[in-house]
Amino acid sequence: MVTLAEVAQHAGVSASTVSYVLSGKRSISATTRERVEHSIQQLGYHPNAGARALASSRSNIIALMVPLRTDMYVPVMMEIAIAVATTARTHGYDVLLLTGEEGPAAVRRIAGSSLADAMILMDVELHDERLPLLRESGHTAVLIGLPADRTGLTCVDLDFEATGALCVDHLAGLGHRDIAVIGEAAAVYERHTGFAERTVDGIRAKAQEANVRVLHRPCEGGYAAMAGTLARIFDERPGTTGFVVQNEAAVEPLLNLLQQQGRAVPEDVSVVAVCPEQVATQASVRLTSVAIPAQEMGRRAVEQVVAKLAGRGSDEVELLEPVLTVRASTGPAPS
Amino acid sequence: MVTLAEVAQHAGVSASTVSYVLSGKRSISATTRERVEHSIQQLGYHPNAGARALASSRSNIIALMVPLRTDMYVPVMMEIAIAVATTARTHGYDVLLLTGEEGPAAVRRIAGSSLADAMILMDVELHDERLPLLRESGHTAVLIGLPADRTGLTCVDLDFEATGALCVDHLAGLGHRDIAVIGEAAAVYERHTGFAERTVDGIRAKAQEANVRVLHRPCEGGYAAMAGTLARIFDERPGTTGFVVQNEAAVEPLLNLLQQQGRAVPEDVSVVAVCPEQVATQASVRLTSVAIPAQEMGRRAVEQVVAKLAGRGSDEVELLEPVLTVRASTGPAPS
DNA sequence: GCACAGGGTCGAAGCGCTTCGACTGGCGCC
DNA sequence: GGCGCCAGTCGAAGCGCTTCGACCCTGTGC
Repeated sequence: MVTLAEVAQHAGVSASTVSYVLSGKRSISATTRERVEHSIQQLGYHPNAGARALASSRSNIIALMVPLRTDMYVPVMMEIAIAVATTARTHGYDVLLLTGEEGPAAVRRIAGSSLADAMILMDVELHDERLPLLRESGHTAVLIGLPADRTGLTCVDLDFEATGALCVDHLAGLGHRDIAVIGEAAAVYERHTGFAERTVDGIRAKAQEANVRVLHRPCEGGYAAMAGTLARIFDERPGTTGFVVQNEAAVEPLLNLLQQQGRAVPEDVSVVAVCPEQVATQASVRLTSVAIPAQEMGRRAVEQVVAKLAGRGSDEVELLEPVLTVRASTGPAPS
Repeated sequence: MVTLAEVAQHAGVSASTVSYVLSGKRSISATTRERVEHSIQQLGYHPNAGARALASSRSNIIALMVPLRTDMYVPVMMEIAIAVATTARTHGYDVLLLTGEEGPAAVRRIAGSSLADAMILMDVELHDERLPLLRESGHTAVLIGLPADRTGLTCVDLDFEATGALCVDHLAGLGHRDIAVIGEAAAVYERHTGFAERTVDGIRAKAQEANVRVLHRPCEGGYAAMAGTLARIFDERPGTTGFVVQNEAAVEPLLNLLQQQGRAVPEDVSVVAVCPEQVATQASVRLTSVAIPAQEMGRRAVEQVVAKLAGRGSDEVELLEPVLTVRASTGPAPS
């Protein structure tokens, strides 16, 4: 491995000069800079990450804690993770992948070892165990999601309340009076994942305002579960004409079952989904949907982290505005 | 931050003794060990990762290069990544997430900076650009996938040839004589991704042996693409009674379209998929399938890496045996 | 009773980098 | 013409850890 000292020697300057060429923290004459850069090229020099981290107490690494839940919709997680990784690179950071497995202890480990300069937490619960540790450690962090108590925390998330409201608004505007919400798996509510509850809150509030009846039913992914849920919904509320689907894994089963039952979409029933654009456009019926801006969330989270590390931080909650796109799955309520 | 020296002072021993307690590289008396461990607890000491990396030239980090292709089936990638991360932790390693974005340069950067002790490459192409750099750098690495030239490389992958053969074997055994293969998106073949071609090779070889006709058609995910592909297949080979589906995103559209066309599964046509178990069991028809052992692949890759780092390495290709599970989507060919 | 082995501990020398203070020479300014 | 100033460079002191050789002490074998 080539070292800084070797580069310095090769260029006929001192080690510190090379370091300053690299960091730009002091002015260097053009000729010296060129000589040094030439030597770096020629020797194929790469700074040693460990040494750099030790001397500067900056690792240029951002830790990303992703849940390893199987009941979460994986593509969204992945999309966020990828967006985080690529955005981080454009700011000179690498990303360390931590799974939920290790639990809150991971926060302590990362903070304690200075392995990462900052952390991004995904799948934040309303009363997340990691948060006390995070506050206590004083490590800079950004959450993707919204906990109950966000004092001293920076959060990025889709405005799920507005999302729920938007869906109901759209259906109500089309004349639907009985709406069913196909929710996330029961386990998601049980551990009080913020986004699931907030969506339902938004739906409920808007429904009351618009004088619409709402039936909310958690639902696992897959056909069997969906079939049961659907049967019970129509049993309880035969007049249901509008569906809001929150669980992407339920979208296709729902459409399929409706079709089998002879209920046409959107003539007999309308369906609005909260899902990534790709799911909406590739479904068997092109879905009217509110997009989950996974990439945007990942990007913003990193940008917040970078800002905080640069001292330009803001302890703010950044809620992304939901956008509803009308496609082929919603229409006027049947009279 | 608490340092080694402070722990040493608190415990009344020298710094090196604390280090040896931590690493276990020299014998330490029970009483000393206890005193030191007690001090560590009490002070809340965590070794500094940078310093450790510098002094030991070991970062305890494994870099994972994941593709950021949108045409790959994401859940499998994610599952592998998660398995890699959790398995790595059990061996004391963390995982650095690198996206394909940076390209081959990432290999050079990681190898040069000693940021990671080893690398795991996913989505390896037949003639992957990263491989020459990898060989040249001498960095320890494991591939998930099989390149054309694997001299000096350790690879882990599902035996996709056997997988293809297994599918054909199953269908042929049920009396099917005309089989259609719903392949990956065309782009996947264009960049010569090993697994896609190997599956088809396996299918072709077995088909010839079993005297079965095969029609292979690449196919994007989604309904529109699938509808076109399906129409062309039945146009060309009206007698097709067996399907092998390689692209998970095509599974549900295929089942749905077959149903719409009045072709019953498995009475009229049989479908075998190559996909994760979850997809197979949650589909509208429980699918006979060969599982993609994503977790197992991630785990084995890490274990190979760990073995190599410990000097117990083997430059071997480890092919995982495919397993076909019969479910409800295949039956005897109609006479 | 002595030599020797070996378990247990310590001191010191780095690992490769950043960064601070200090030094030098040339420039503009009064 | 002397002063201060600043751009440009250097030397040295760490950052917190690992590891090697050296040392001491106790126990063992003859």
